[in-house]
Amino acid sequence: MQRKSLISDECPIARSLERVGEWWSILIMRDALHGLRRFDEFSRSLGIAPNMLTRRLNGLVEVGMLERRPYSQRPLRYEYVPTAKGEDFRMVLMSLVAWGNRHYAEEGTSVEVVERQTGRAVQPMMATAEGQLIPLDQCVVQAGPAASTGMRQRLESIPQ
Amino acid sequence: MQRKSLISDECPIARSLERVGEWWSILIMRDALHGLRRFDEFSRSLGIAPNMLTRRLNGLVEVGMLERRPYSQRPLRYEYVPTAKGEDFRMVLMSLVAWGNRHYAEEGTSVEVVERQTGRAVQPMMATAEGQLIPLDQCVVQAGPAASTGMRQRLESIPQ
DNA sequence: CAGTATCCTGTCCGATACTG
DNA sequence: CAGTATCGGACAGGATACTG
Repeated sequence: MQRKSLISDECPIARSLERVGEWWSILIMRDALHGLRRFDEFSRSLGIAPNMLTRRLNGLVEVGMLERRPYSQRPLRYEYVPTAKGEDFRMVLMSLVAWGNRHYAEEGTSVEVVERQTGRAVQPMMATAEGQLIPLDQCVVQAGPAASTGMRQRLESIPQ
Repeated sequence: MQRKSLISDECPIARSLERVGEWWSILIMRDALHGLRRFDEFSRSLGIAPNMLTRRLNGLVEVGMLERRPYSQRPLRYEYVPTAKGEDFRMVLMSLVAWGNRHYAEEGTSVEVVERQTGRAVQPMMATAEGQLIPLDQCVVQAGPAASTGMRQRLESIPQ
């Protein structure tokens, strides 16, 4: 992931992808958010080569998605737990699950996202802080105070 | 993306990533959903090498995210427009934007997602079909009717 | 303008072997 | 159990030149 193009600085999507853009990283986050903690747990769950697992785990720690926490001295052993930032990534994963469900349900396993207590189906939507739902097509990405002029023009030219 | 591991069949996230897991593909979808249509538009917006653009564009057409549509005969010219599946991917992108905003706002450009008419800030949340918001930590991924036993156990073991 | 054709590099990833 | 050390292959991605 050495794209380092101009857009990386400008676009929040590109910026995000730079950190978690790798396939395994996302899958590891999925498992971490499912409660997996230890090297061996990830290893078995994912069937990933150990060197890759080490690399991705370290990478996720570096970008602040996971925290490395000793759970045993002698021998020194670490477990990997999601940070607040990593925990917050759950929403992205949920969106991905929901999207995949809608479009790839036929093939193989079907899953659904539900409210734990009632079992009612839930799906990602946009909403205001007051809890009012806003249709997706009413939502636009807007340049914030710190946006550069270039980015501002980019955004304002969006028909959407 | 030749991972073809067992999980790919079982997990909706892995399945989704198999289609759109590449960096450029996601960025292209972002631009397509912003209204860009033509080769040249993508090319300029992304600064991507033309061969890569062709490759990714074809890939996205193949997996059904974009539709190739002739907009001129002689010479025969195509434009690329999001299919329903591609359009639906917008929610995932919005989640990614929102997440990136919350955690990478400080560096470089800051943007925000707002309701177009009122300018009120909006964010992705989980909700039922009736529009009732459900806190993320109350949401679980549940095996649907078609789920295999293995997957079912995986999911049920989630503490979450 | 909308690509195709080549060539090249980096690195993601897999497989396997080894260690305290 | 939790990694480290190597090796090799596939391919994403970059750069550049060329075409109807």
